[in-house]
Amino acid sequence: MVEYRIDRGSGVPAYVQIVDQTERALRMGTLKVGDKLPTAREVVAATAINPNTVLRAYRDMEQAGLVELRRGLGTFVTRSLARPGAEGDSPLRREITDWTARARAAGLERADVLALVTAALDAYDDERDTHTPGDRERKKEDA
Amino acid sequence: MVEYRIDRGSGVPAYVQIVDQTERALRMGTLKVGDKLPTAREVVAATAINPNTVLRAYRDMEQAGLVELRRGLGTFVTRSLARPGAEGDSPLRREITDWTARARAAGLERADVLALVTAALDAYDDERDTHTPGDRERKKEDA
Amino acid sequence: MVEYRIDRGSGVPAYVQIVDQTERALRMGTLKVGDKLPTAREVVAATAINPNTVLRAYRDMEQAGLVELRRGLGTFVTRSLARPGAEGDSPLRREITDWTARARAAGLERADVLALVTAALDAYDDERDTHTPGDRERKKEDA
Amino acid sequence: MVEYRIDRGSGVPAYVQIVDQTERALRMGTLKVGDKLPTAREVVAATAINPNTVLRAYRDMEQAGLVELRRGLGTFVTRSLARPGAEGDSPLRREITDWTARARAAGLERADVLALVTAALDAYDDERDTHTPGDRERKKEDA
DNA sequence: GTGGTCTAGACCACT
DNA sequence: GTGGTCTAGACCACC
Repeated sequence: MVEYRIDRGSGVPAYVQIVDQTERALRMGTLKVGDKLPTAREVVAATAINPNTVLRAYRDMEQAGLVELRRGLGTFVTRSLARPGAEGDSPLRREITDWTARARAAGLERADVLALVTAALDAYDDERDTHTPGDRERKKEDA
Repeated sequence: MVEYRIDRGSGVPAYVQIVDQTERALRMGTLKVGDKLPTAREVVAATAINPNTVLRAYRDMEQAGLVELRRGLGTFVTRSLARPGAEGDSPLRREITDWTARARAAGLERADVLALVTAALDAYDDERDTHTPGDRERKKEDA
Repeated sequence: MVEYRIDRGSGVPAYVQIVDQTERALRMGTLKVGDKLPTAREVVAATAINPNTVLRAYRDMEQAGLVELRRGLGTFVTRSLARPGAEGDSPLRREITDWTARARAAGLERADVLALVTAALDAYDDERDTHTPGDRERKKEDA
Repeated sequence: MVEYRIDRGSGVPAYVQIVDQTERALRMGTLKVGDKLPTAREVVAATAINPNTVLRAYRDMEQAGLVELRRGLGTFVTRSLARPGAEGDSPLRREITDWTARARAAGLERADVLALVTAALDAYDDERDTHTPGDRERKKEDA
């Protein structure tokens, strides 16, 4: 079962945080097709945000084709975002888990780690853009 | 010079994106004390957002003690967030750059990479929480 | 400018009525790409429904790719649903206008007219289904 | 025998769709006084909605005086909504059947056809409103 | 002054 | 007891 953690005061709307965290769980395979999301009530109990806000997030994901809201039953995953290469026992995953642990142990904060990865992603994209001419764009997921 | 990229439609307020990206540059050392941020005019030209929105972000960072607005001159960095271990030639940085490139080359999207790192960070924190009792909290930067 | 008419008590959610009426205007060419929808405030003034309900409808249409909400500016049509054959001076349109007038003059109510057309649509679909075997389905727009 | 088709996802409550479709059949004469509606069980089998929802619709129609629920026997039509002019062999009906077929053959979708008719109805009402002063109102059946 | 988020709470639809 | 609509009103982001 997913557990949402809402950071009030991050400036990021609560419903966006729910959507992002759900998508992340889908990408990681933590959430699979058919799985049930926590009910709005459960999320409310766990996070102290308003039921309407939770439903807003669920509705958005429904329109995005990720989940299905069934009245009287709950909300269920209808599409997977899982990627080969991101499984729990993949080499890439073992490596990043190890690297992250070392980075944290070296005194880097969560934000530092994410900044490093973002910089690495940007570097990779810029590298590719340079070699393959075309319109240079970085895809969302930035903020 | 930092280059802001605003993702309209990410749901994240534009001024938050500016602050986040600036902080990231500070953590990475891309931006150092004394450096000048782009003028509102320049940001507007590059991103098509309203000057007031840029100024709002700069004012927020001034209040956070990160930058100083000198009227007629520009906005200047007053504090560093750089971390030892995150320098451009540090081993951690070389490793993550390499790993990211391999992950992307393996077909993972930007979002997948960030999801993997976030999961690794969560795993690390949970691990520590288990061994060292205390209030279990994950700090912002999550959404 | 579109003018929404909300039938409270029809059982159909107000935001659905707004979406339906907007789509209808798009199909008829009454609303064209670039046109501005009435502001939420204007709709509120004209229909006595809550601003949030209007915004809910506009947001839904934005996600459907029909309109774009620009903060501080308004809501604008981004996609046309106009169909060749449905223009104001097309033969089909002249014919239906004439037929409808005669039906109404003959004492049929609005609901009768719509029932007749729906029956005719059903008959047409059933006819086709009979001749071309396959899964028999009637598309939405039914309720 | 009527055959209900429920469009989940149209936003219109299922029980409203049942009532609407029944009324339409009454107006068209497809359903006559004394006719038996399908049992809740049959509707459930055909539409995969909950029996309670069907009963809710039947009860609403009973209160509206359209049908009578006889326990153990079924639900029966008690009132006609048929209109002279809408019979199966009336000229108006032949004309609209023909027109609809041509409209569909010309590439118009079901929704386009309904939009055209609605526009024609609106035009007719507006015309009359202009010539005969009074409160200008469009009756339900709109959404 | 535009759209946008969130809250609170009432009532409804559906299983 | 699930999700769903709507209202009212406060406050925010953006132009």
